[in-house]
Amino acid sequence: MDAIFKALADPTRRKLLDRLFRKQGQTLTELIDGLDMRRQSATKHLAVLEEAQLVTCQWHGREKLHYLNPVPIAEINRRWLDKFSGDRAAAILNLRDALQENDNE
Amino acid sequence: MDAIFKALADPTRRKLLDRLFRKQGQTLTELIDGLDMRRQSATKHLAVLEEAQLVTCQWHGREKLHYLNPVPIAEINRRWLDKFSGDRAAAILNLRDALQENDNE
DNA sequence: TTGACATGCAGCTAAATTGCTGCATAATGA
DNA sequence: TCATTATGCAGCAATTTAGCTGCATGTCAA
Repeated sequence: MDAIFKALADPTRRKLLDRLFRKQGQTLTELIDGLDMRRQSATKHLAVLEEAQLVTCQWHGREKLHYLNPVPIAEINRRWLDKFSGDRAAAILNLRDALQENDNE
Repeated sequence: MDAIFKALADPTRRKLLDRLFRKQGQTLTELIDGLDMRRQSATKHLAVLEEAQLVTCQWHGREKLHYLNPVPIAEINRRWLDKFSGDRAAAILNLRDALQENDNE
């Protein structure tokens, strides 16, 4: 549990998750393409995400393919959102979207 | 956004959220009752949670009452869970619950 | 008014974290 | 075989963070 939140605490790791969310099964070099960061840094970040089981990996020859695992994310909701407050929060977010106030990050 | 994840990264802050989830509207001294921590530390933690808007406060005389705000939590799901993977993850978690494997934290 | 209580604010130290450089390993393809 | 490519591992400097102590502020109640 602690590993999940620690992993999500860093903006670079969240950006890597965003990239995996858009396209699964990317290699390390593919993931950092266009990012202002050395390969070795990303390796450390991906190791953190992997340990938290937010990212699952699969070797193909010398290539390591990365996949986003949705389960840990789903666990977060269940901890602090009961059905009623969860529905209310979702409604608020839908309203916010409708008002175009989607200024993320 | 960054503030939310940074706030959730610390186990002490998550414990404070757990306590607020169980009982809303607690004061500072009520919140730290039974915890092995000085009052001043908890003040800093609550300030972090407050800045991330995970906790909302309300003054009543000299007492500061704390409330859990579910909206930022709901935002996390929307970022990395599309409808299909979210449903699948929820199903996995329900299955896990049914198998009694709820060893949190 | 005055003592007790709830809380805030400043500053210190120890520990953790980030991103880097440098080098090693292993697989692919000409 | 051998150069190239994909990745891992070790270690370093700078920054951030957690929890503490000490003191200040403001409210309540006798």
